[in-house]
Amino acid sequence: MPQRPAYNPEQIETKWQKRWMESGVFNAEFPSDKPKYYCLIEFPYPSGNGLHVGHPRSNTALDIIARKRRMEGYNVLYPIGYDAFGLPTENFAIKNKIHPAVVTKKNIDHFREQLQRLGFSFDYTREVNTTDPAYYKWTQWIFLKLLENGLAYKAEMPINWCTGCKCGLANEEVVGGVCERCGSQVVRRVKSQWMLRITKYAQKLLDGLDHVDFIDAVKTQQRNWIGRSEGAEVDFQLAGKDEKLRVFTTRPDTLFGATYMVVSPEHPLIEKFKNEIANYAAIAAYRDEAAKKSDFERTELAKDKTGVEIDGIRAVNPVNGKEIPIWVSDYVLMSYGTGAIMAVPAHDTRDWEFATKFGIPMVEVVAGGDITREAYTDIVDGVLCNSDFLNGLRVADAKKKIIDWLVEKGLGERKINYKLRDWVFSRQRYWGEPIPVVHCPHCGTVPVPESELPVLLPDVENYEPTDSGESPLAAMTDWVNTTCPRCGGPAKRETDTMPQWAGSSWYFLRYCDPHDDKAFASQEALDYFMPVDWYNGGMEHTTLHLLYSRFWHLFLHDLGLVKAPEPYQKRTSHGMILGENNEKMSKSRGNVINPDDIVNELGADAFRLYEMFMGAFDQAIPWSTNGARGCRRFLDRVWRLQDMVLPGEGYSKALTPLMHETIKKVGEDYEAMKYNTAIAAMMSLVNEFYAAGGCTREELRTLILLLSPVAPHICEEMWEQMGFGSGLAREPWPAYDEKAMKRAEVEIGVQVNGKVRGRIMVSPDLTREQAETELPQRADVQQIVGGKTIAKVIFVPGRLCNLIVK
RNA sequence: GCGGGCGUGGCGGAAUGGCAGACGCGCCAGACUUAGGAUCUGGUGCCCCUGUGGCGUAUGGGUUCAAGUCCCUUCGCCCGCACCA
Repeated sequence: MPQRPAYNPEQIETKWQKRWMESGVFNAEFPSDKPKYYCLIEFPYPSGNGLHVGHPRSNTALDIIARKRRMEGYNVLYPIGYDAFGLPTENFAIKNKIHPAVVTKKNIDHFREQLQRLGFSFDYTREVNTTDPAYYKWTQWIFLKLLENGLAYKAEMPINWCTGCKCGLANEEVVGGVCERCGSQVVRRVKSQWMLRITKYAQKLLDGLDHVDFIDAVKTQQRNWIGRSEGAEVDFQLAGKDEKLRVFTTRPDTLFGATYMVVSPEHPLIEKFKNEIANYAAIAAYRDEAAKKSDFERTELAKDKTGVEIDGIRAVNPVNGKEIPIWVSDYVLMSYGTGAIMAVPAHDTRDWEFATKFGIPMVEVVAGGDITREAYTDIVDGVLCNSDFLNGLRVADAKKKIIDWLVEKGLGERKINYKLRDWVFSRQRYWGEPIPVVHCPHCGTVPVPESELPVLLPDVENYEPTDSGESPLAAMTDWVNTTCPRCGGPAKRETDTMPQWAGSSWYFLRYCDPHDDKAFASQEALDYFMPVDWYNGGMEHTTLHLLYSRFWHLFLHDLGLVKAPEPYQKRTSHGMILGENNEKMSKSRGNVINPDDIVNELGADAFRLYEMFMGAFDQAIPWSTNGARGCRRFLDRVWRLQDMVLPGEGYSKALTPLMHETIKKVGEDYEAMKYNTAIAAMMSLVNEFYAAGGCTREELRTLILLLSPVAPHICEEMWEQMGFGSGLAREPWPAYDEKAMKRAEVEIGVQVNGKVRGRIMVSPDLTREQAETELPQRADVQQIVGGKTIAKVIFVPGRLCNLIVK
């Protein structure tokens, strides 16, 4: 017999990658009569560090699904692209004086090469790149649609301002209140910015979650992020003035307990009554201090509450006419509700702490707690007291009654509030999509006509943000000075660019028809491929990217441009891969694993196999190169089975039940993303083959099919060498037969009073009734019980029996 | 702080309320071998008085014939927090 060469992944993998690429076997067909299946992974940001071992985790997981679906007869769309605008590339460009486009191209080429070495079944003919003008033309086009529909507007918003660099900073560049680069103090500075009215879609974003198959953690986090709360807006008259202060409250039932009010330091009331506020200087100083803190720091419950009472203005509680003080404190945010609250210290934890610190009186209006010790916030059991016409009512009923009363008296209205805030869409940066509008002194803000899209990002000398806080584009006078599309007079281009989120908010639509130059994608392609059937990505994208892209899709749906309201039918998440020391992988920690090194040592198949085997898919797992070597050993064992083929047709008698069980388990586990147990089942099967001295041809054939989605190269090669056919990409997925899984006897555990005392063999068909009468009679059972009287038998078919004895 | 999640051998992990530790790593022993950091076979939660023994799933309590799994408590770790992606 000629000696078969040892398993050589390098050779095999190159061979099959080339063959797949040349045959285009993984390219999605369009048009097609087949049912479609759209698998999507979050497209990577092509960082200069190259591929991270985290990318292949998600990619392999959905590659398994994509490959399995092809074997099941679907026309699969599994695309790849690059989300290439963004800060790191821009900063690299600034530092090294290289154009970001050049850096981006280099990084993408490197990423593509690394991805191709891993044998993912991507359709590379549909690759997208958010920085390609042919792509961002449509990002700009969607922005214009948002603008046209009143969903884009300009507003004064605070940005992080570095007092040293004299430029705006991303939150990430602010570390502990100072600039990451120069260490100078960072303050909040107000600037006019483009905003997207995502809040208008808050309810739709909430409702849509009821109709999609997202893992619960994602749904819950999205719901909490949107943060719907029902309550009321109530007007408090300012004492002796013709002016009202409006607050939002979720607890209007506690209105009788409102003993003071709090406005946020930025509240317009302060400037308006500047001259009547005796301690204006102190309040202004407090406001300046607050400007140094983030909302996050300001609302921390654990921190010591700070605040200043406004001396000179008081409010009147509308329900009882009592005059109450107004305070300024940074725990009230201008961005939520009305920027002012009524404080009910007896029944709100933050108000309680504040009132306790400053000695403000409390009035208990919901009985049931001890307000001398802590705020009583129970809204289920509480009953109203000290509240005139609300006394004796339960909280829910009181809420309803007081709102009706307020509405009737014209003092307030029912109101639903969302924590969700509008999306700050401007960046004062170079490396992003130019916002396609022109500012004309006569016509105001004028959109660039569609025919002039894309507004190309011009080359500039210097990518650094300017001293004025403007984008580097502002220095490009040739580009900035233009003519107004409406009146033809001199005008200036918008110099802010879009955030990186823009390009990633619709890329899954472009994949459907990536080369279209008449539309972001053709109607036919969208109708056929959308929605995405299965989208996998990181948990860290749950609240921003996932919400932003759903928002854009819902909007395009409202315009009638996409059929379904929701873009993603199913969403799952993968866990992070940590370094071998169980810490997050990072250059500074020196624990980074480079996928290339692993592929060089063990091969792409072993690498893929290990990434799927290392642990539960949705959990964070530390890397272990030894673990990966174990996966390589498994593939070596599988390879050697080619020379261990036993005679016989079909499955051998002894292994028939196990073969069918394994087919069932592997298929079901892949679908449930329980890749680790699917692989464990195949390992067990191979162990059985070795124990039997080999396997039949048919048994090996089935194993290859089951393993092929995870380790496609070795499986293709074995498929060919064994003469099973030419290429297994569209070979039917193996079937199983429940009846064939049946065994003559099964072992069950025997418990005595709940403790395991032994094991016995029983028929798999033994019923509960039979067990109750027959089992106590058996000699082996009696021996386990040891002569005691059996009072009760609890039998769980196929599992165990529990004997209760006296 | 708020929101989401996690906690099981030396390590990664497995387990529809039903025999805890599948599978892999590591380690130990044996076989084969000129050789072994290759391969194959076996063993491997902890403890002891070595048994049909005891104890074991972060902590303390509860529900149940039965709890890693369900409920409550405490502790610890991870992710997100709106200009990183």
